[in-house]
Amino acid sequence: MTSQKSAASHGPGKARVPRAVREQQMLDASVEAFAANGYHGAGVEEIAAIAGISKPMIYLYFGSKEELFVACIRREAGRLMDMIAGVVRAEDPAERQLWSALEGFFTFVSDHRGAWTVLYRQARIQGGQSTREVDAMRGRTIDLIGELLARAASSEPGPEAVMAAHALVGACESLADWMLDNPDTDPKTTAKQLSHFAWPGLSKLMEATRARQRGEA
Amino acid sequence: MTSQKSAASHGPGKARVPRAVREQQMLDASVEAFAANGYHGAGVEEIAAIAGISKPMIYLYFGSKEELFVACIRREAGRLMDMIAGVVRAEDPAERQLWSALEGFFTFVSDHRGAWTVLYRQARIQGGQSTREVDAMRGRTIDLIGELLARAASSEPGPEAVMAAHALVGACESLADWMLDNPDTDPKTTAKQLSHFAWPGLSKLMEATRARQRGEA
Amino acid sequence: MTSQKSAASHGPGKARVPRAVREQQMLDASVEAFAANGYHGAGVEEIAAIAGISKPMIYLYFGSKEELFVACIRREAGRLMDMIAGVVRAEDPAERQLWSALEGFFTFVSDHRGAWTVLYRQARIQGGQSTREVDAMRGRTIDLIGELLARAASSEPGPEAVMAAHALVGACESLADWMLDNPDTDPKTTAKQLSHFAWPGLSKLMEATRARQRGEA
Amino acid sequence: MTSQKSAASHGPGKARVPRAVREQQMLDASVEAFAANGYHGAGVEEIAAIAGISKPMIYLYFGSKEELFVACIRREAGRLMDMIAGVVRAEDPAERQLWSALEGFFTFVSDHRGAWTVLYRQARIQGGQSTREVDAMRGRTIDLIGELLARAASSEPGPEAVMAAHALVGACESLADWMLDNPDTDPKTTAKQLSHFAWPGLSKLMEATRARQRGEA
DNA sequence: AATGAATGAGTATTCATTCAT
DNA sequence: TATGAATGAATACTCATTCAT
Repeated sequence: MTSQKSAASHGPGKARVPRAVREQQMLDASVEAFAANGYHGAGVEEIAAIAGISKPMIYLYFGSKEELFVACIRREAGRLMDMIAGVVRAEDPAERQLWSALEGFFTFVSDHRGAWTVLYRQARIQGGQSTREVDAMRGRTIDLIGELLARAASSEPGPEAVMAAHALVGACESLADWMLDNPDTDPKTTAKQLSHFAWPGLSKLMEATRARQRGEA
Repeated sequence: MTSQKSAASHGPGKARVPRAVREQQMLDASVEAFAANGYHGAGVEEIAAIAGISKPMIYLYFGSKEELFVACIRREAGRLMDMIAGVVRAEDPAERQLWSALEGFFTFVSDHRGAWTVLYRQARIQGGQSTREVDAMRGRTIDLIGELLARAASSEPGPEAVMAAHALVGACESLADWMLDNPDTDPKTTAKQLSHFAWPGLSKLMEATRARQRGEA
Repeated sequence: MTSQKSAASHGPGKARVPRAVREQQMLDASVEAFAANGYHGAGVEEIAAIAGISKPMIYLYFGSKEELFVACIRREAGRLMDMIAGVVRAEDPAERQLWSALEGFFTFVSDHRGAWTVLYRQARIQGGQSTREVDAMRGRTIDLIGELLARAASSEPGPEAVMAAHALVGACESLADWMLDNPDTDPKTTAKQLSHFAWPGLSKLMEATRARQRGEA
Repeated sequence: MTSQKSAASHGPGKARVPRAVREQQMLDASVEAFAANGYHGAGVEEIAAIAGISKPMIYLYFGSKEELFVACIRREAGRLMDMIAGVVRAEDPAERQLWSALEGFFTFVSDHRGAWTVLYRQARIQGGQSTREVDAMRGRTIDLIGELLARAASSEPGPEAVMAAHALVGACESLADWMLDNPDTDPKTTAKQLSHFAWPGLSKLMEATRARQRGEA
């Protein structure tokens, strides 16, 4: 019932924080609550309490629970993308870029212990805008990886690359869960191990593709 | 008249169906509703309507909505296990068994268009008994695959095998989603493609494990 | 908090009343509450309390507050129509029918002290289905009166008749309010007085219409 | 610099408009919003937005939503009264004054397309001060008309005159609605038609009253 | 075995209203 | 004078769950 986060400089009264800041506080609280209890399990009131404000503000700022959820997804998805973009070097060879991306992904998951994974799992089922948004992002990621694979093999993206991309992304997601259950796992190690596991198959796949394309030409 | 089987002799009650049958009808209805609308989205009333019965029966048979959900998960999980068990031959070499299992899995998902995948995604987030149950099953599957991998490599299961198993299962799940979005995909083909992709890496991994174990011995 | 109307034959527990009966109880309670506090002023919870039941039943039976309101309007409008229909004799001359209708109207308002007048005023502003419904009924009434006027004057309905009908209906509504403020007023007397007031003008109007129509012919 | 009128010398505040003007702006906005959406349908925020100011100003100037509503009613009622007063000539015979008043009323309604009618209907149900105020005004109007009727008949106001006044006012209100639905209707014509319709009955009524009073004397 | 009737306990959402600046 | 930030209090609506028959 009492606010939990009111700045320490004054009583528990209203805090008068500028809009942009409050927005982030609310998103922080939302991610926490959604991650802990799920979309349905987390009540708007609860979220407000965590943020140290009152319910109406949430509606004032975000309009509805679902829009709030979508805003969470967007922010976290953006952060993930930023993290990856910050690690991948365009001048690296495609293969190298791929492993960098993996590393970025696992690092992100590791740093944001659970929040994103859970939000992500939630969002993929929820239906509505959040699902569309997350599915779109996942789709783009898969396409991107498919292209990297193709480039790594100096070939055009074919059905094998698409399938491999799906498989690789699924493997990442599963290992992310695993990392969360084994907190002392190192993201970089995980990325390297996955690459050891995936690379031989990928390169063989690519080789075949290349051969086939040569044959067709 | 006093016979136990006189079924038409009383009140306005409906069909007087034996317990086992009713139970299956209810589970069918539940799977349909949960798959379509999610755990929260599917109402008990709706499920009862689909099953052609009244709400109290559901509580009489299953006690609560969550127990009903768990029962769904159990039945479908059992069916998946049966499907796989029916395909894997114990006398086959471990490697072969692995691909057979994949084939069984994809065939199941393909035959039960979405229902299980969705239930499964639902259950993994839901929290409570359903989550425990599904996670347990998933864990056992991963262990099993780890063992198969190890046996295929004539080695003891090590950390690489565990990680590989996680990756492989994740890849399967992701490809299952993909299959559902591309309904004309053949399960057997998908299984074979995944094996082409995964095998080189696995065999290399196993080789390394073997080498290391030889060294340790 | 405790039910007010539970039958006296047993405790305050659930009453197990058949659907049709409950429906009427709910409508009774609604009319009472809406009449006393207006559409917005009356809460669904309050209505439920008056009816001696719980909120969800109202939604189970009527779907929404507005539909409940519409159902009230419909029932009361129907009753008014029945009352009038029960008083007007088709074999009477048109003029006589008109005064009978007035009498029926005032009697209804007097018997249903306020409820209908208030509901009616509410409904005409509320917007949405209730407004449409009441406006439609009012429109039909005005048309009907226009026809009676015309028939009483052995003429075709012309613009004067339409206007006169509107004026007459407005006069009725206003006098209904007045009756409600002066409870010892006799409905029949009011009807007769109104007829005394309105008839001379009407007959003159009709005469003119007749003359004009003769001229046109 | 210390002058009271330096209006451009401070902070980010907006327009610095004198009180009287602001008040009218707010009332304009309120009438618009209340007429369009009803008392409950119109939000204070919305009104502030239409007026181009912020919510707290409204509270600063009017204290509460209801007081704002009452202020609207008062202003519009005053305008109506002014309109009528501007048309009625005290030196005219009572009968003539009556028709002038009608003309003034219909002209007002026609010029203020709907706003007042709607406000008026709203106010009569709302309950509270606004209802009291509008009812009082309506009562005064009816009394006035009753007196005019009596004077026109050279008699003391009796119960028939009261009733006739109520009927006449109701007829006016109803025709006002009708005019609003038929925007090309001429107010003066409407007034004249109503007078044609009402006068014969009124004069007869008055005659009877006169006769009775003579008899009593 | 089966159900129509009923509800307790929530949940998202809105709105008039007020501080602090 | 004027407002951005904030909230208390209410309200419509839903859903899993249980009696009474």
